[in-house]
Amino acid sequence: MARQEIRLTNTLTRQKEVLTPFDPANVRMYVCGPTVYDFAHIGNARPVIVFDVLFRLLRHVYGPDHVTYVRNITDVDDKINARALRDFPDLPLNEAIRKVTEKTGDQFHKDVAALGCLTPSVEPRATENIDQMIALIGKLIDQGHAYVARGEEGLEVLFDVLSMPEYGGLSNRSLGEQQAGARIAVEGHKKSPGDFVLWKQSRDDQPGWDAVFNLPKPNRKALGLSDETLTIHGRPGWHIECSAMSERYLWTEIEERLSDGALAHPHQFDIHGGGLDLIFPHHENEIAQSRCAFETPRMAQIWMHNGFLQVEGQKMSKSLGNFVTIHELLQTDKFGSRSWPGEVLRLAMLMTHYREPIDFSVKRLEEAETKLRAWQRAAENAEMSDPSEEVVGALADDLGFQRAQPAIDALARKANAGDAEAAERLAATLDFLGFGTNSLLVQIDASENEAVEAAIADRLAALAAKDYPKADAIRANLLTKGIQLMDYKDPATGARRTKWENKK
RNA sequence: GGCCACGUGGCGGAGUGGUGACGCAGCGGACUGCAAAUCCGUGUACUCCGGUUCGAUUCCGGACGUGGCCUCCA
Repeated sequence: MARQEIRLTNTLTRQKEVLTPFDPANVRMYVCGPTVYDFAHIGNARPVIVFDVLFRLLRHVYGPDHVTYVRNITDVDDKINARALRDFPDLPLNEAIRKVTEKTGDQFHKDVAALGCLTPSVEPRATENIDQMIALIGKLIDQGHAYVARGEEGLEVLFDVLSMPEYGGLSNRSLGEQQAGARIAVEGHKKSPGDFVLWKQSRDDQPGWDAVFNLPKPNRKALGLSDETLTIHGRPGWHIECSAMSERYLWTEIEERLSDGALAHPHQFDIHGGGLDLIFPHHENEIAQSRCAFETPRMAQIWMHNGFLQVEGQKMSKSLGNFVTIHELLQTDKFGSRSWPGEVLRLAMLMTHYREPIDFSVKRLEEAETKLRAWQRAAENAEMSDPSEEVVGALADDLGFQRAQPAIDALARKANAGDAEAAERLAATLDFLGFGTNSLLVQIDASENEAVEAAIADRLAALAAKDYPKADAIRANLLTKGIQLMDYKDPATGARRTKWENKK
């Protein structure tokens, strides 16, 4: 059987392209993950969900063991330092930082698991890859793509954007344009205004690692130093971590397993993703670092970017009071006066194509819940066969989930009409998409379950005695606990039966 | 100012050079003792202005509007 062709919009070319992995036995994807300094908000959830869908699609098409998905955790950042000093002023800095990043990281993992997202193949932490970053920076200095300068807060290693003529290719800005735009403050120590930090010296109250760099002669002269090497106790700039970690986990560590097709394109991988805002400068800079360090014509084949979301028609911001975290949606009644199941948040996110803006609203969540509930009802108790090919096909066309909805609705309709095969396909499809097959319907523990069944039996007895007031009272009472009863006829005997679902 | 997206009915969202998908909500009906679920039926739209065309929501141009980036912000 021919493999499903996957087409994705590539920001590099602004076109939909057929995905042609260097090595179909090792499809490799890197997505920029969270900086762990605070609860993730609902905007942060979008790339996580979008690229989880892509991960699932890739696993489906290429096989679960043939996809490597790397999503980093940024655990060194000045925002983290600030948070550590604020929240744990009495602890030693490193300990305080560790507390912040562990706590926030754990919360992030709980949040995205509730959103139905699979764990990536590797989730490297920046702090576990400092050596790799230092090596990469050293390489860039040695090759003449980076230099050491004295900035306002100490020594800095800067990337020299003029050393890369193709800089700006992803975001479609030429260096000339950027220099013409007067918005970039010209910092005197930079050779060129667009130069960005690779490594910066740390004070005692900032996290730091000792890095030894060679100092080329001209650079020595500029700094007024005589040693051939320079040790800078410092910390990495933001961009370098992704270059270092993608190289390590998508190339170095798996190189021996890669096929000739991949080996013919060393240091390159298939897909790199993230939010729209990362195109410039973050991804542009990653490309500059990786391509220059490894002397490659590209870093990744396909660059994908998800759109932003607004909340109830407005930009989400703390000052507007519409800032909402994943945690709050899942666990509190802050948004729409109730909490929301993770699967509902997931569907609400996927209803709109990943590149389009989303207006995240209560109305949207309500619609998503109605939809998902109906799908799960139709799939309930069915075995799983294979996911719908129409749905897979819609996803394969640039993750067009919204085009798959009619196909899912059709399966649900057939399942409701008694088509067991459709029900099995629907169950498999919902599972494939990460929605679960009955998570919205039953969410109570066993002891409670017994009480519900007993109440149902009482009600059926009351009904048999035509005691409708009593039967209705039982039903109403259960409803206050979130248990919705639904009567139906036994298809064989015609007798009245009752099932229920949880509406909480 | 530069670059990049996007504007379809109350909402979500397909799609097409010519008989207005689909879904949610609403309304009507069937079923039910009544509900719930399910099923059937049903109305309203292509931001504006030009142009091309026998004919444009669809192609071209312009305007307006919304959002993103241009100082490490998803």
